[in-house]
Amino acid sequence: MIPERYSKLNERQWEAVRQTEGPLLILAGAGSGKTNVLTHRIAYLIEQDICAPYEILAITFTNKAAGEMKRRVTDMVDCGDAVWVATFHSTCARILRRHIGFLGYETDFTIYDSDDQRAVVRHVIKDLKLDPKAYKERQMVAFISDCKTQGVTPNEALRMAQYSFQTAWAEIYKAYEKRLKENNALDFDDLLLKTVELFRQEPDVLQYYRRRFRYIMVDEYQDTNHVQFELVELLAREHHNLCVVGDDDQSIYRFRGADIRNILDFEKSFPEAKVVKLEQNYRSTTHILDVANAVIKNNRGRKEKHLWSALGEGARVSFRLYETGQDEASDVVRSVKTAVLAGRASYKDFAVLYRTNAQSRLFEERCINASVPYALVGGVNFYQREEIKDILAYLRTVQNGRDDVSTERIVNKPRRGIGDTSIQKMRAFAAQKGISFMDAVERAEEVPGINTSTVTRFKEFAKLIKGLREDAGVLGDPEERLPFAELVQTVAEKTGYYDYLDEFDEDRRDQKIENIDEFISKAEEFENNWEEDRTASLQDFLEEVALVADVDALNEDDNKLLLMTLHSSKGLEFTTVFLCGMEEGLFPSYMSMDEDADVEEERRLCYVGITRAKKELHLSAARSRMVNGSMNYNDISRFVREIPPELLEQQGMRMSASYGSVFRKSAYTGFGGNGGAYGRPNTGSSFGGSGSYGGQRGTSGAAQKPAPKTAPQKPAFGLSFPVSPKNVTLDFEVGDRVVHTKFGSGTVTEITKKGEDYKIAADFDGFGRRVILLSSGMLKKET
DNA sequence: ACCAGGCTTCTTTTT
DNA sequence: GAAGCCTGGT
Repeated sequence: MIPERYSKLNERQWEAVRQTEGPLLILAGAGSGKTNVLTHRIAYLIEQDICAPYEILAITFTNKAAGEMKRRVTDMVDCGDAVWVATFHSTCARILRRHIGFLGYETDFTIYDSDDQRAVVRHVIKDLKLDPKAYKERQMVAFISDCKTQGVTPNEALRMAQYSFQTAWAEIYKAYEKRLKENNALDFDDLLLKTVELFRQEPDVLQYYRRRFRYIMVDEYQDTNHVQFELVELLAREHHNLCVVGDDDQSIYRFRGADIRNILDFEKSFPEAKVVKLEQNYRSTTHILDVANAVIKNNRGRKEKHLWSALGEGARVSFRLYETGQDEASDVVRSVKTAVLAGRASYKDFAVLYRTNAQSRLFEERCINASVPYALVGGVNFYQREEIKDILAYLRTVQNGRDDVSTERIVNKPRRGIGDTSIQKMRAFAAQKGISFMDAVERAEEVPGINTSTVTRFKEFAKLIKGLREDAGVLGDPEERLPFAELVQTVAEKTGYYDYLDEFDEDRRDQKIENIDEFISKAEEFENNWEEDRTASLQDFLEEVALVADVDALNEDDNKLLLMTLHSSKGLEFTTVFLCGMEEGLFPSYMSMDEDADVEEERRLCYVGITRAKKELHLSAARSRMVNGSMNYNDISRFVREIPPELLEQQGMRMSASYGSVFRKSAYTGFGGNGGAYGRPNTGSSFGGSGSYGGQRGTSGAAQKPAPKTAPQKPAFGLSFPVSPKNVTLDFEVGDRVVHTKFGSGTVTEITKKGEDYKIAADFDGFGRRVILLSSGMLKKET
């Protein structure tokens, strides 16, 4: 007996639901109802008594997706909440909380975010007496992450090292690992890696989870990395009931180690795999899909598909070119407001998507100015804000006394007269005794060369932490702990944090207090939503905080204009989408313009953005834009040019009249004439019209290749080589007459060095003072 | 121990 | 155009 609801599925969807046994790859195009298929499939497994709810594991990428799926399953079947629906990271955290003892960690391990990782790297570089200038924290963190996602251990990295700097990197990696272990901490990658390690090392544990998870489903499979593949493969090896859902065209996390081959080679990894393609799109109108297809077809190495929609042609996709980034922002906000005031739509129907978070500022400013309610999604994660991290550092120290990163963060914050020198001494003492920083603090009087008043201060601090441990139920009866909301409040009070905030100017102080208040209400919310049959512990709370991102909190009911990056928009849909900043150097990012594989990822990102739109899509670009404090003049994005002109409605060309001639000469050839804008994309600088803007790409001119990379199978070391100095030569000085491709002739008034580059200020006849980056290639000596 | 002021560097995207 | 780092002064 098949419930009625399944008859609403289309033929392919129904096939995917019914195919419960063995490996199954569902290639789900954008908007093809994959979440629907997954939830129905789970319901089907349960309703048809194929398995029990708790035998199903469904893995998603965001907590939001997990919550949504769980909700829908629960609505459909009884006991739906017994299905294990979670992200990779929280799945692993849950498993590790139970069994990590096998790997020599305590179960109250701390989860480090990228800030914490950087702090560890900073220490490690110092300990190894390496030059901090030569080893950038971010780069090292990225390197370590690359190694981990590819399963390269520190010793393997050491063995693979060919150059001395690579040896140093591997040493940093090794010391970093040691440090994390000492701190009883795991980073994001570790959550996955250690779980795989655990399964490899403890066959009984693996066996338990294999038996338990008889049916496994993985959403967004195109964004899984190698370790995630291993994890899933380990779990599914025995029963083979593995269903993965994904769209290779929407793989946008390569930079974070996602390996698109996981999905492309699924049939090789699981030879008996069945494949179902979902190609009917239920989201967008035909015009929007046509544009999406026109862009994505420029990528090579993708699975061919024919996305179609029965929703009619709909409105045409528009493209507008603005003079400046400000113009773009004001006009977008203005048109949203106009539509809302005219009663044609409400704010929540609109989303503004952009490539980089920095772009949000302009839109925020305009929204505030025009009193348009907006919600900024993502950006600086709430839990990464300074005051929140401080309070968290207290809580983490309370929970896990071995977490030195957290302890050192707060030992003198608010200031309690413990300076760097004392901290150094304490650290040395801890290292010598082989104990944690917190344990060392408790034995402050033993530290050599420390004065008595400092000892007292350390002791005071130790007492403070001890008191908080009791409040938190870490010491004493866990059932007696304060509610989390009160606990957070207590931390802020007892530590003197509120008083410390008074030192800030009023605006900032109020902002910080507001954030702490929000933290308190989040804590309360967590407590109220706790559903397990045991009481939540501080550890549970800290874990939630570590693994929950901002996007997850997105509330669809708020009637607000949404601002977010393209990455954050994945999985969402909006009636009207503004895709802004369609400029070479910005989108695709100049960081991604050197290699085909990188450009293809940007193109997929563009595809994701386009396919978010249900009814209307507006693309836009600005001719000039402030980036890093200086003006950039960017060409129109190649992605716009890949769209056949007849699919695009060009509106307005606002404020561009005076530059008409410049357009026709270069950037603008993509429209109208369209002389060979497609064909092979990504062939370096040959792209784009007449080429008079040839070398222009915001920062670097030519010859800026990283050290040799070996594609496609990149070893970890290939991923993050330092970039060689930019090839720019200064060939004029103050007072020289110069010609700018756009502003014409002028006189140089000032030259300032900017990293490897130079900022040239010049007075242009008719345009006045402008500052141009030498590397833009737009400035030449007048002949 | 702490702060102010100047310098540099940076910026892609995030679970 | 911000945030982090260093330096030198109190």
